[in-house]
Amino acid sequence: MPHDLPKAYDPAAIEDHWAAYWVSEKLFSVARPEPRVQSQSQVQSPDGQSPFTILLPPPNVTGRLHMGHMLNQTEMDILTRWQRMRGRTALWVPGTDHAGIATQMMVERQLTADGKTRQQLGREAFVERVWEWRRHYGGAILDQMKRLGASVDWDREYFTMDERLSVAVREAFVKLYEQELIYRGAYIVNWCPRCQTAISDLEVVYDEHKGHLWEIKYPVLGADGNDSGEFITVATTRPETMLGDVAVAIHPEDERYRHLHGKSLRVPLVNRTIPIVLDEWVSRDFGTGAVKVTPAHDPNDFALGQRHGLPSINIMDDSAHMNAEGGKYAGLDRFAARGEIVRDLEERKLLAGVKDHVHNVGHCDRCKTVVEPRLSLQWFVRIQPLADKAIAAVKEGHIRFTPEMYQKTYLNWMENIHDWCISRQLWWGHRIPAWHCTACRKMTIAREDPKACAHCGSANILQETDVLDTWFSSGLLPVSVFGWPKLTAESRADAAVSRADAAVSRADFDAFYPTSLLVTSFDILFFWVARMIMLGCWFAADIKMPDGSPRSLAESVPFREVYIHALVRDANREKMSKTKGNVIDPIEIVQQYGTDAVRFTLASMASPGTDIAFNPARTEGYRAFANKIWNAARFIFMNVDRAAEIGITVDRAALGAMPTDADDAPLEARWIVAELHATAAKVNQSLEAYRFDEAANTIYQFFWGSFCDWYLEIVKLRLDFTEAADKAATRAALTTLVQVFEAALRLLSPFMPFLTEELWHAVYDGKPPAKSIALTRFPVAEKAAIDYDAINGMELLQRLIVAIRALRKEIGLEEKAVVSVEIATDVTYQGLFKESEAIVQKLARVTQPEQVGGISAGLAKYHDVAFEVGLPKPQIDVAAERTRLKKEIEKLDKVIANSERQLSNPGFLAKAPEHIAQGLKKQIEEAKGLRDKLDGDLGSLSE
RNA sequence: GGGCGGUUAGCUCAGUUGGUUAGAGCGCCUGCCUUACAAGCAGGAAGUCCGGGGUUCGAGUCCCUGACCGCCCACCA
Repeated sequence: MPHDLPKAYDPAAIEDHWAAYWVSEKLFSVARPEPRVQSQSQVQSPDGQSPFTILLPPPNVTGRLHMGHMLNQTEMDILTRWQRMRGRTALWVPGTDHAGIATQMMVERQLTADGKTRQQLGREAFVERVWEWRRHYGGAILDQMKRLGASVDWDREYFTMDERLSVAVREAFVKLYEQELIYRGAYIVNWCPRCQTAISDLEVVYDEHKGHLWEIKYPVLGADGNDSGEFITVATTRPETMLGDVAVAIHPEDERYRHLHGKSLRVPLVNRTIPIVLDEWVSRDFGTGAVKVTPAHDPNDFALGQRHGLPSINIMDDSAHMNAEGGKYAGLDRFAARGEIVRDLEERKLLAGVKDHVHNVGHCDRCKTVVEPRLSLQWFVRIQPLADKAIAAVKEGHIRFTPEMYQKTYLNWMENIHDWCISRQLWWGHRIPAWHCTACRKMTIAREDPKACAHCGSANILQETDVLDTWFSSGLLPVSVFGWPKLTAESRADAAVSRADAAVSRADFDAFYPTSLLVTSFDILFFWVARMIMLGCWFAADIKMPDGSPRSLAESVPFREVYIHALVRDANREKMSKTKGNVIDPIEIVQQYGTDAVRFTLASMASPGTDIAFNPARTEGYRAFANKIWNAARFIFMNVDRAAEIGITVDRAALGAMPTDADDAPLEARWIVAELHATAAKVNQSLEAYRFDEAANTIYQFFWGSFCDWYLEIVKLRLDFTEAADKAATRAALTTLVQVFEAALRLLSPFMPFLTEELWHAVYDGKPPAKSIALTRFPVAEKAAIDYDAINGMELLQRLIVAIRALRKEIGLEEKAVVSVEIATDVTYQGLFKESEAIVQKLARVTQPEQVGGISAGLAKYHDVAFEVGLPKPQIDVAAERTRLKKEIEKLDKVIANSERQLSNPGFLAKAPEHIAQGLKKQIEEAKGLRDKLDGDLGSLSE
């Protein structure tokens, strides 16, 4: 029996199979477009829509999948599957990032375990060792992704160190250099003494730190060059930097120090003579109003030093130990030196005071070591011209942010941007394509490795040892994954590229650039999103449009939309972290509840702007949802099989589209079809706006609340397989049942791809019309198919049934007891209730309802604005019933009072729209009628 | 220091341009093994929409203000 499903849904039993199937069948691979013969239009989806293109934010190659990835991937997968099912060519490109520092650190740790250092190995061997690691383990995170069912094109998987992406990095660097947008110079940068590399401003995280403000007395020198006996006191949080002091700065208007203008000082401990300089940057009310100036170890001091032509004295080595400039402190770690220096100052009575001082201390984002601002020779991107374009692209609306507020965040950052330090003193990464000539000391920057200095021809050239910031290469991804710069065989970068290769890349680029959407988390908004926009707009602008026309800014952007999601936290809203031990491993939770349930949890909680407090209790609920659907399927298949036995079959050709129903179909059939259309409309609309939560909840409500709770229960009445059955009616009911279910599976499939794939194949009994539900069409509502009469009728019927059930419970009827019922209603509804007698009987456990003009005395009653029902044997708890009635009456009185107050307000009648006033009037009328009836009930109870 | 977000049921969150009695899931209470499903069914209780002021015929929704929570940017020694 193909329809013989186990009683409970076991995700583990089916998920691995489908995950592997999707990959092996290459269901989500998008063929490279045919190279253009001449200029012609872009690649189009079958129905003429543009392709949907999306890049996976590449996880670190060393990474393990965490909940943030899973949220990100779930959202992208839902959108990609949805777009694909809407008929668009949907291309989702996966890949990994070489993650310079992270990966180097990890391999270094391995070396340490073997008792080796990378220096012992040497650069070449070390890099080879990293590649080795990557070949073995680098695919782990993407394998995890496969397990989650991400519908990516695995044929296009990239790695940021791949040859073709490295070519792009090199081209970008050389081009920027040629455009004089890359320069090399000695500036203060953030230096991590542990990683022993420069890091960018963004890679520094500040922590509040309870430190001290030391006040140090610097002797003022007299005209004779000896101590005059007077001191000037400076305040500092970092006394050790005094070894590199080159001046003390005061505010020119500061009266306290006016007499010291032009004087010199002696730096204690090192006995260097330094000037007093005047600078308006100094704030008079902080500390003592006198600042020691250490240009080599503080960005502000560096700027001040530049203004005053002061020298810079670097007092530390790469690992933040004092160097020879440190005199007797040489060799000491910076914090050890601090202790020694403070002690020595104290001894010499040069410490005027120590105050507690809370300030922010920068730490390396990667290893949390305290960052050392340090003067060093680095490479920078002159960022303003790129930023200007990136600002324009967003301001002119070529890139849209969701939620919108991130546009402000983005612009604010972009408008206050600083030059980007792109050099890293690492071995793992894209090595900067610059060669230093030992003969003429000039640099050669080249696309191809040069053999000789471009300036003097000397063969004694050495390649720059620095590599590029990882984000430099990932920032280029939108252009580089689609073939840039090898787009034409003529361009300089492409000397080695065949005309054919170039044409293929060119076709790819034409088809898929700009990408449609970027889905990411706000924490890499500046690191990555902003850089992609800058680099994408800059480099794409030079690439002609398919028809040969110049590319506008609108067509240069790397993506047209950015959707930014929140962070996944634990159930207590704590940030997940290894140290807290509250990290939820997605793979573990997936094994526990099934991938679909976890995906659905994330989707249903992904409302914009709020972090997700991931609570497994909720996932448990969605596992139940999956099980519910599984069992609905079992029920349906059971009936399909039963029907087949007496020759009733459902025409497969009737499936796969949106069902519609004849006007003479039973109420529940017309209703569920109408609900399906309404649901499809809502889901499409929600996904359009990235409201995953709305979309998920809408489907949940439809599937469980409407389809299972009501429709399936009612349809049982129609599935009559006896000899006497009206076979046409049974077939019609069965057909609608299967049609709606099949369509609902398609509706759900972007959210729960595994379950729906399994059941969809079962619906077709192993002979599906496509290789996957993912390749079918997503339900689209037809307005005309939303039968509002059916929706209203069903709503009333549901109210009647719920009323009877509630009343039964209230009067303490046995759950199983079948009792008689009286219904009194307006003539408007008598027909509806008459037609629906069988439904009422089944769902409310009553005998054939008796429609009466008024409920007989002595029956237990329930009042609705549209009807009254009465049940026999009122063994009522009088006190409880009185309480309930009073409460109900009180509530109604409130409504009445509130509405009447509004109606009696002349302003309301004058200004409120007609339908609001009408509605209010109707409401009062209904509420009053109901209140009177309840009053009557209360009266008869109190007798 | 500058900017942003949040505060709605016990918990986690929805609540479209202001409009008729503020919703969902989980949890809780009560009763049911009703042959698709106990990962289920049915019924129910539960809210000063953070406080204060204002605009409006009408405010959870708009404005001002205060409190609390959280985030981002800057980094005055």
